[in-house]
Amino acid sequence: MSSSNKITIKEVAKRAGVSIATVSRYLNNPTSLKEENRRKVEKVTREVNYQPLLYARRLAGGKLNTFGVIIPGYEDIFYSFYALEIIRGVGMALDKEDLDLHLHIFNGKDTFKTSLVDGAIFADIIGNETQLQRLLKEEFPLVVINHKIENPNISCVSINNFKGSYEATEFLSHHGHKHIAHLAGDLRVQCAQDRLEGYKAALKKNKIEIKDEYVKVTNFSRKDARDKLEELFALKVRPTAILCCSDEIASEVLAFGEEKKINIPKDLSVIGFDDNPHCLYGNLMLTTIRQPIMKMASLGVEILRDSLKNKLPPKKIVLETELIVRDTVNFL
Amino acid sequence: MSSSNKITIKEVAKRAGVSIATVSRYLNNPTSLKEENRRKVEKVTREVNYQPLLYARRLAGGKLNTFGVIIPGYEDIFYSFYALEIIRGVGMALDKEDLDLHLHIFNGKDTFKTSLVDGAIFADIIGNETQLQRLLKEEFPLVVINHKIENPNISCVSINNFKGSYEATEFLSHHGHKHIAHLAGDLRVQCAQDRLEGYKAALKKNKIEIKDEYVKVTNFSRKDARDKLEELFALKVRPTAILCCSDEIASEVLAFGEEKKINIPKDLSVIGFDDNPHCLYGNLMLTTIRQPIMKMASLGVEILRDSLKNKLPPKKIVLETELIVRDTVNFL
DNA sequence: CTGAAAGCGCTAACAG
DNA sequence: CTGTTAGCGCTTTCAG
Repeated sequence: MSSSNKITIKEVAKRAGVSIATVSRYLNNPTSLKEENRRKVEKVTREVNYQPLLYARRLAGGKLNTFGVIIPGYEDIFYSFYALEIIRGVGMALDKEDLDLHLHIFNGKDTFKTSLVDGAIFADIIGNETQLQRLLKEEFPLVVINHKIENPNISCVSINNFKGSYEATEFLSHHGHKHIAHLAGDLRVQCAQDRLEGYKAALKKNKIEIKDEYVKVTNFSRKDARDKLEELFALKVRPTAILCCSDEIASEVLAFGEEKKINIPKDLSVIGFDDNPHCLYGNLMLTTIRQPIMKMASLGVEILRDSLKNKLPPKKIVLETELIVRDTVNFL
Repeated sequence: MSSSNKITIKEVAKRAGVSIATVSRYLNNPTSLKEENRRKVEKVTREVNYQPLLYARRLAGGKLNTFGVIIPGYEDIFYSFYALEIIRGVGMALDKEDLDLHLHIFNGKDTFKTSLVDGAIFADIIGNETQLQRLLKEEFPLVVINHKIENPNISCVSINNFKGSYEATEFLSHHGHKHIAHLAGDLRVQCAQDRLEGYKAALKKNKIEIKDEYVKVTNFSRKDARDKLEELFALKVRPTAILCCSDEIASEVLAFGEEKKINIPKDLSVIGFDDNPHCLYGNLMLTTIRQPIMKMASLGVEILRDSLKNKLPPKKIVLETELIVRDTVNFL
């Protein structure tokens, strides 16, 4: 055994001259002890740096105080900025609640071990519906983030991608643009779908024809975006504005512009999605749709925590985006 | 309790008509059972989808089969590409070994709970020396990655940043460059230090004077790099080549070049570090120093796993980088 | 307010 | 090869 010389509750009890039950009470509800005993136990626990064995605790009926986070393994779709932001967001929120984080990278197999955690947070659910259904059937406490779920039994917190995209498209329209293209993300992901829908709705509302050739679906990768850009600019009527599914994609458009001598924003307006600081560089500050990833993460943690505390009805939260106007959109 | 209707080993034993010990054996060493019993137990476990309670297992003397991963919370230093690469790398390696991942984001507090895991993987140790020392004192199994540790008792796997940087600098020198600048990373991080040392050593070796004004220390952020670039190009004798501490920083140099009409690679050669696919875009393919992050991660997992299996002497592994020659370096 | 004792689900001798 | 039994460290009745 590795740390065999671990201090146990028994040892603490002995040294403090009380029973293990008293030490246990000290751990869980200190005020229930007599002042004197509390001091004695406190002294010993500090002296020996006593740390209760968490799984022994759980086994005895307590909580594990650990949440599981399930993130998709897809590299492009769940690109690094976004994925780490989620992980960091959830991690920080958990830290604040003094909860631990069990990370599960989903790779197509239904192997999430519920027995290790009190509840699960699904970061998106792309390709992971089966596992979600399993936990649901087991009535395992969970919350889904970044994906709005119809099922009324599931708590979820998501982003209003539709509206964010809608507003940005309308913003372009109000700047006089009629030829607005959209570099969409992988449509298996709900956010990509919703952004596409928002884009279309805004065009419709503003009496702009929706042209299929202006809608290019990417897998969220730069490489793919580049190919689609070539297609877009091989068209007879080239777009004067592009709404992108991510800031990374938007950055690729900026690079494309440099290369092809397309002046941005004079000849081409560009809007991104995310407000990814890593994409904020160079001479052009990207106009973009900011989404509150951190907020989404912390709300996910809160909902799960609350639903664990008392049986609550599922909650559905939709967070709004914010259009951050910078340099890459011009009046036509 | 959430999933109160959990099937236990007792229930399985009853249904299979064997003792719980037999079920336990089935779980841990199936071949030790009589064919007939094995089938019976297998049938039942499948039927009821039995999942042993992992912490009960551990409590009874088994392993938790969980590794802890401690990553720094610093946003700039531990930037998203790098951090997620580590997380994904360790995650995939653990998955292969059927081990679980407990993620701890280090935020300055010594709060890592050893009782939840069999061993710990430190992803770098910036600012986290105290916690490392504590686990060490407790003789807790651990391995450090991305940081070479002198202490002979600690296993570590790191990158040969010195040599990578050295080779790249020499590569620039061999291309006729004499005015080679270095945009270094935060020097509290060992890799940044080593890269700086490698750079200096290569200059020395090639009889190029080391000028302090050519060495600019950044915090790994684009913003900081931009400021330092301004300083660099305000110098009387401007550099003809820049070695960067990351691809992101190198991307900023590329953007800076575009903006200031500095032709890359004609007027300025640039080398990055990482081989970050997210930085590979635009008309210029970045020449860079590739580091085997995934390999480092999986080796970390292997070492820890092996040292847990049998008490082994600490291992020190240093992985080599590879110079990836693309478009951003020219002969002078 | 406290201690004794039962038991959480599992593993690991030990005896057969 | 299998069953019995004694814990692992902790929480939680239940008496006192």
